[in-house]
Amino acid sequence: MNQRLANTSLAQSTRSDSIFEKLRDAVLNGQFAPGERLQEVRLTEQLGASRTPVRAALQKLASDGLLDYVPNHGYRMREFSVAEIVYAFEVRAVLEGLAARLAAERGLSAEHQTALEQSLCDGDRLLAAGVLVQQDRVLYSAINAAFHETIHAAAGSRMLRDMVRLCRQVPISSPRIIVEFEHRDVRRRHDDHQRVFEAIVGREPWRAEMLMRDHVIYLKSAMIRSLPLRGLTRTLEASAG
Amino acid sequence: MNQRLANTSLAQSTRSDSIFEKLRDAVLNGQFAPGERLQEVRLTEQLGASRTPVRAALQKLASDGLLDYVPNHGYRMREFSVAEIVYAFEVRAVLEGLAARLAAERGLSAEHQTALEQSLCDGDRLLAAGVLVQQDRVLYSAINAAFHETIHAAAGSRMLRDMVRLCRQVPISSPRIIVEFEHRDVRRRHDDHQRVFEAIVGREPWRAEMLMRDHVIYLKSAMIRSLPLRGLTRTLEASAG
DNA sequence: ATACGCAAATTTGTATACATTATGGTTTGA
DNA sequence: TCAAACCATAATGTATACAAATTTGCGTAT
Repeated sequence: MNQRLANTSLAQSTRSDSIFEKLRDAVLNGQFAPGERLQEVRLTEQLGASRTPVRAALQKLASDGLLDYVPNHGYRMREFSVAEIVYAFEVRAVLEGLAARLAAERGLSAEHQTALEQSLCDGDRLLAAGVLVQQDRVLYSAINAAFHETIHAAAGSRMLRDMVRLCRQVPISSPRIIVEFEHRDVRRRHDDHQRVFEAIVGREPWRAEMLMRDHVIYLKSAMIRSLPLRGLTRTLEASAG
Repeated sequence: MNQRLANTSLAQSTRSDSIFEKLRDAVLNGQFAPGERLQEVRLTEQLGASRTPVRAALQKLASDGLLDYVPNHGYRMREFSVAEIVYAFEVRAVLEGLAARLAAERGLSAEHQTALEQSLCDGDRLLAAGVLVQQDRVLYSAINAAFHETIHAAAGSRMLRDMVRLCRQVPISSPRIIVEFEHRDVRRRHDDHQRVFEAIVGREPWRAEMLMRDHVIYLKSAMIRSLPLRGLTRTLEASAG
């Protein structure tokens, strides 16, 4: 799960890592059909490396739940049913709810509080204009990711952080447009963030948990609403929220 | 996370697998000090295999969160603070609570209901005698594991099942005696199971979630109570519950 | 004495050859 | 015609040699 230590050290990257990232992007962008075999030699040719780092990357992807593995049979692209995608949101809801509760129980460090306030401030600025352009999407994604990740960090549990990460990289049935991006939708999510922040700062663990759970469940329903129209596969990593 | 498909197929085991299990047992039994390096060549000599399967096993252990990995620096035994162990129970509580809720929402299949009833029945029989001998511990462990795992299966989410598995193999600071095993403690846990079962069968999702969460939190406090006395490191896999 | 830098030794990363297992098509028998 | 066994092919599993990086220790200079 954790794979690399979030270490301070330099730890220069290896070939396995870059192959892993390339393969993960390919998987999340739907370049492999569900059930399709990922054969080592083929990938070796496509990616320009020997079998060793390719095998390592495949193993990591299987550990992340993106591929199925059977000994002596190799790796296959995993199928993600709609139900499993919905369940991923349910799992994420209870995990992020727990993170918010723990953050409220422990209290925020000065750095974490500043980071959260910054995220909220950035969101305010983005929404102030009254309209959102396509370009704002990636910007809000970053703001949103910063907000959530700060809370995960403030919760102080590595296991929790890693598990949320796993939830967030489940491929969802949807191409470019993950969730609605109308002004009122982003407004709603931003308000959710505001309330969660208030509950954490106010040291109200139960309220923080409940609000964060409800926030993620709202994202789930937004995802479901945007489902029937689209078909491809993409990740929601740093997109929904 | 998932690693192997819970496949029906035969899929005969490989050397990587047996090395992995040996290493995991060693790790969970505290044969490596926190922070200790696990060097490939040393393990190669001890385990009687080449570096390739040893590396694969180490990578899996890191994915399971038991080892730390830094590229070009290798693997180290991870440190588990008391806080992290406690958090693992908190994570497990919300996850198993979710599993119980989903099971209640979906309803139990005939097989799952029968399996749960069997577990409860077995527990009744074990408690009927009025006293528990040391030998009953492993028996109750099996009964308990069956009960919980059936609910995970009934929840129908592979991600959820895999994450609970990760929670349950966190090493906890405690050797043989994981949690209290007095008659009244087992009685309490058995009653919890009974109530969770009733809530699921009665299709009361919220109640099932709440009861299961509270059940696991009770296990957490039992673990904490039994902490100061002991020092070694062992897994709670299939032990607490 | 301490700090710096270089070089040897150790360790991890990668490529590749070989072993083992699965797969697919063909043949052979009923 | 069908089915089962068999062989050829191709895939995965393992061992090992080599490359690159890190670590260690020594030597030197300040």
